[in-house]
Amino acid sequence: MSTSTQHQFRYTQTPSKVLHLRNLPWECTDDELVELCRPFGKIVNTKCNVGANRNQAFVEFADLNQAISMVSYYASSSEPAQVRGKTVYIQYSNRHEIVNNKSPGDVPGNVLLVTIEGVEAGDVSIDVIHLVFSAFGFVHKIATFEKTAGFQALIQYTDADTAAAARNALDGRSIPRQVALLNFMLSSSPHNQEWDYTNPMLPVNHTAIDGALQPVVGPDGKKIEPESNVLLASIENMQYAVTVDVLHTVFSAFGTVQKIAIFEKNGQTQALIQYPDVTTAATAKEALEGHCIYDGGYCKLHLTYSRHTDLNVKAFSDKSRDYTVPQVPAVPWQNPQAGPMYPGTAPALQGQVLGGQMLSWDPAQQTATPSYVSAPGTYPSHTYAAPPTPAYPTAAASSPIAQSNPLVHNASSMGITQPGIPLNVNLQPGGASPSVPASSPLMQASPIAGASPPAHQPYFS
DNA sequence: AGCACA
Repeated sequence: MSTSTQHQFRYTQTPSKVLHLRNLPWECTDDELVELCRPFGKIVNTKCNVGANRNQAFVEFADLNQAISMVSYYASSSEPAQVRGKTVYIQYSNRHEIVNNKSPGDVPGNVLLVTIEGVEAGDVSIDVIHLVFSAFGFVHKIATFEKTAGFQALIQYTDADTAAAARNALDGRSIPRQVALLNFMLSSSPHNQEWDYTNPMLPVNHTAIDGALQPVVGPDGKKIEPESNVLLASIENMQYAVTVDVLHTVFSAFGTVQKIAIFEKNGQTQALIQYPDVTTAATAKEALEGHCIYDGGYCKLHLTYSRHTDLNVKAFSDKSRDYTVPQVPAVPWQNPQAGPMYPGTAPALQGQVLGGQMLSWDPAQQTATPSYVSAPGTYPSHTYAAPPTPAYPTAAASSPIAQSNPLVHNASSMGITQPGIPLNVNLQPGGASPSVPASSPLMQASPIAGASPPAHQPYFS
């Protein structure tokens, strides 16, 4: 009847800790928001300069009652809420939390917006992005999308420093479009056949392996050196960062990786990769020998058998990883004996998919199929989210946290990049930059929502 | 003057 829609609208607002403020002065600051709202309660988050005119804002109180008190106060006050003399209209937001870069666990500038030129959606898989960007630190989430600007991705790190390091190293550079090993493993890895890595009866030979390899095994199959379950990898032309996680990703395609150690010898980076058995090691060795992790001849692997059979390494450092450390006995499906990396038909776990997922990506053959073979339906098609982990310091190198915190093992056992990876700016070759394949997509990385972080946030105490 | 990332 005479009831206006506006009237109804106003009274159908359900209370929320988050308040929506409008008619703010142009580019209102956080301080002004806080000055206005603070008398009513503790402010845990703000988002200002919202809307086309940048004159709206959100304020989130710690407690619902605090938000209610503010709305109630100005609903009955003769003096309207004001900022710089302008009347500010306050309502409950229709959301219950502010999702911006300041929410707990996030910091300004920890998310990069990456524009990858010269590709279409699907040409670059999330796995490749994950692999490349994990070299700089723990990647929490990835989202890809196609906009007018082209193929873009959001990559969320733990902190702004990590994001900045990745940006500095990668901005304007080419993503290693063809991660050679991923291509190769797609065609040769037993993953394609849903292999059971706990099965000791793995075949050693791969007919798919062609002459590109530099076999250490003669055509008659005669061994030239004693076999071992531990491989020694020498990495030539390491223009891109090779971290424990990168190695783990690559070598896990052939079986459970038990331990990894990275070290320097004669100025060259080497790594030891331990498998549970000789057969798996032989499979990986044959498949990977002479191949490059990145296209363009970067990070070429040369593999021999190590004299070691059981590495003694720190369970969690920037140069080593022990994936066999018994942990999380509470997780029933996780049987360390059976290979914690591959729980098989275990419940849907995002991390589990990583090993198999990347194998479905084949840029060389332009199949660009984003399907994730190993665990259909368990992986959002265009997002990546790291498993829950506690907040980590960026330098967890010598931290014993891996042994004590079951969550850490969850992450490692699922093959997801682990936190605590040191920043590595070596991704950018110094001096003469290597020529990049013409088809390689260029990346433009920029910080998201953190370009101009608030100078001070004392009110978020 | 009326609800947000790409």
